[in-house]
Amino acid sequence: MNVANSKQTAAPAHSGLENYRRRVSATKRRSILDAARDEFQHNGFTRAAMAEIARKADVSTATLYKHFNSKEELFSAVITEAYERIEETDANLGEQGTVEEVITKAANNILSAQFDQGLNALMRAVIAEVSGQPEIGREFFERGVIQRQQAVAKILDKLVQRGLLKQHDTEISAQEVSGMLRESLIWPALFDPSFRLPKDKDKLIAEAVATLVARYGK
Amino acid sequence: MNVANSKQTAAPAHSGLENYRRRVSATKRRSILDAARDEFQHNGFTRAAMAEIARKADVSTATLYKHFNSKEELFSAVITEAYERIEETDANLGEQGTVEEVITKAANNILSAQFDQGLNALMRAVIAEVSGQPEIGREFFERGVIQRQQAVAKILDKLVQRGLLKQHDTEISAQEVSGMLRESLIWPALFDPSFRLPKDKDKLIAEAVATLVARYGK
Amino acid sequence: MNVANSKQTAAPAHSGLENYRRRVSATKRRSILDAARDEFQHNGFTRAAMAEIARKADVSTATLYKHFNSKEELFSAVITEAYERIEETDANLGEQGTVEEVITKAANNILSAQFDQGLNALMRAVIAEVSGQPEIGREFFERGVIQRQQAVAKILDKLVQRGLLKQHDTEISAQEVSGMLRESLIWPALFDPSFRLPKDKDKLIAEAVATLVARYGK
Amino acid sequence: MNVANSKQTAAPAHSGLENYRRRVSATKRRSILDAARDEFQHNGFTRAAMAEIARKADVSTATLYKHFNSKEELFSAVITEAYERIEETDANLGEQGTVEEVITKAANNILSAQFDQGLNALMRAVIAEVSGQPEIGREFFERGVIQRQQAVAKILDKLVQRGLLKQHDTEISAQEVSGMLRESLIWPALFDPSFRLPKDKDKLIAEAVATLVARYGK
DNA sequence: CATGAATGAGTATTCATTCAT
DNA sequence: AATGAATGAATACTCATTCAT
Repeated sequence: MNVANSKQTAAPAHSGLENYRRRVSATKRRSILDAARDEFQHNGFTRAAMAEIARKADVSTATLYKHFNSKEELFSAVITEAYERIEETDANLGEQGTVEEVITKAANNILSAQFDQGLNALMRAVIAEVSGQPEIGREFFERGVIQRQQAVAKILDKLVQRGLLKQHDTEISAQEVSGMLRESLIWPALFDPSFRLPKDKDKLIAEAVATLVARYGK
Repeated sequence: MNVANSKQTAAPAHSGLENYRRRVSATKRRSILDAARDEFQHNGFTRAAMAEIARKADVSTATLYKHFNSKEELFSAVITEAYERIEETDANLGEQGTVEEVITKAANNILSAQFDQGLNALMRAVIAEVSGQPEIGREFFERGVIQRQQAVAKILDKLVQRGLLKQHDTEISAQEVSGMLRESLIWPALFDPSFRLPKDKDKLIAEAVATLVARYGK
Repeated sequence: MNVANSKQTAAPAHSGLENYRRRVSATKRRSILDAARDEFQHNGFTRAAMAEIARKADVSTATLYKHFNSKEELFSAVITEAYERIEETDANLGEQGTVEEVITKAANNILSAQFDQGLNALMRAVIAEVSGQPEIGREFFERGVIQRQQAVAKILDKLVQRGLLKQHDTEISAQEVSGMLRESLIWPALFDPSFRLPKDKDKLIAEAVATLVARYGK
Repeated sequence: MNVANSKQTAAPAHSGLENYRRRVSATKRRSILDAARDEFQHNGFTRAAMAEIARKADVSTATLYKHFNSKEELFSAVITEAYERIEETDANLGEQGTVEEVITKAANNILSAQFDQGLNALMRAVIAEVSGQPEIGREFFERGVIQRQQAVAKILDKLVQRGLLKQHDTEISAQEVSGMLRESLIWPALFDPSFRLPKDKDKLIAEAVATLVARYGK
């Protein structure tokens, strides 16, 4: 089920005019999504106002509703786009470097996406909407959380292959290391919008790696 | 003057009238808190309606406001109460039993509060309000997260004292074990209201303990 | 409680007890009226709150309603009492002194009542209630304004008798001199609660007297 | 709609659509102001209800708030408009006619505004709000009282210039004549909503003029 | 296709008055 | 007689969504 299934633009006929229109439409859609993301990040779902999103996107509310049938749908589209961005990371991590180097790199990749791109704020917005739109929450979890853990598991697999860690269930170890880091570096951000990454974050990462290695190292 | 006097001298500390009123008042307060918890759990803070809470509690809105000056105050009272219930539990944990027994017990205490008493839903409600009212989030974090970790650290301290774990910074290990468990057992509940504790939760706890012991065991 | 109370006051026959009760009741009525006047002066009729009046008077709201059936009735009582105070002034003014001396004295009497006893604020409250309770407005005008003009007319009559002014319709001249003074000294207070009597008020009075004398002097 | 048309309608400053909207908007604003004036005159500021004003104006409350950001702003607009209507009247008064003719004319201008256009009721509404919102009172006083007196002073200046009155401080004489007339013709209306201009009002005006002339005439 | 004015249902909070003890 | 908790009706203001042009 794709909850982000918003209105599709009309079937393509290739006149110059229609191309122009499609271009204009795409531009507006783009600016609406940007404005919406901004609003949702700053105000959460409920307090974000459609009128304000329209204003920021420089379109009328009616145009906004031409592109997205409802506030929920718009939110869903913003979220979908957000985890599309997430999925682009850590392609071939783990193939070289020590365990600590690899995991530190992976952790920093995730953390920078989380903090610099405003994912924390979006995550709060999603959680806020869980009771109203459970599918969004589940989909976000599936794509934004599980997939990421699987990516971490893959990295750990590579470390196992390279003989740096012993054979074990990397799904569990991935959860464990993710959890240890999330606890101190992401969890606080859920409750405090002004929370920033602490200066000693690399030390915290090193500690988690040490614990991981104590259990799974060779 | 005379009247005030008679009130002080003649009236016993707890007249029948005052007792009656106190009783009624306490009853109403109780039903308001129950109704409010229910509403906040189901609808979050913003969408919960004071009128509906009053209806569920079978009082007028004005009575509701006699007991709690604002929606925020009511919400805060609900949260506070939820935590008071927990804090009574793991009082003298850690003084006997193996590491695994102790931590399994502590974990189950926390988990039952989260799931059986609806704390997950309240947590979502709090997170939903963070962008609009940051104080609520910070207060909850202080009480619900930090204090909890300190409780875990104290338990670990006892295990160290008993010689079951080696000397180490228990603040960090408390974070680590909390994080490992939260990752698989609480984090999903944030995004999926129908998430229930998995059947193999004790195995997950055991894994986390094993990792902890690998690093900090003697 | 009530029993202990009556034992203390030792009421053998009903006369003593009733006296006591009447005294208490009168005291309460007095403090209610004082509190109400204060509230109405500061907040006007609509914004004045019965609960606050009760609090200031140190009685319960129920007691308050035992004495006055409604907010309107209480207001009416406050106003009635206010112009009873007004009517007590300028008994035998005009029998000696120059025209200017006499009128300056009379004017200052009125002005001090108006400003020092908070009549301006009560006047605003009355005017505010005119659309809701026209009788109060009319009665206040009758007793507070007309009677005062008649008092002024009497004073002018005495001046005529003493040969300081020529024969004329003193009802009209009383209106004229009242109006001239009210214009600059009372009218502004209707619109500005912080308005205070100007330092040159005696000059303004002198001007009005000069105009009066120009027309009606001998 | 054809291609050329749609391109054109995107750009022009005053399309038919905009004209239409301007027209509709102006109409609604007009009916809102009328409804609001009516409500404020009958119920005063506090008791007037925005919902009722909207109903009378045949618009939704939201539309009402599109035009005026708050109840205060709407009230202020009503007051301002009431005064704009008056200020257009006595433009070049005083350039011809006798003293009595000129002042009678000016007085009648003011009186018709007060009585026929319901300014008395608005004035009561303003006074009612003075204790709660002093700015409203001061603004009204500035516009409604001070400006009016200055207008009268200007008229008197012209009479001085024409040699009908002797040189004097017309600010004071303006206050005097205003006060004399207000006393008998406007002051009663503050306290009695059913007060109507008396039949002998022209005689009262004549008396005031006579007094004025006695002091300041040549 | 784009507009933005208009909608109406919804919300937190207040207050004069009553009622059970 | 006195209390003060409880009431319920009332109010200003907001916002997602629609509609006439």
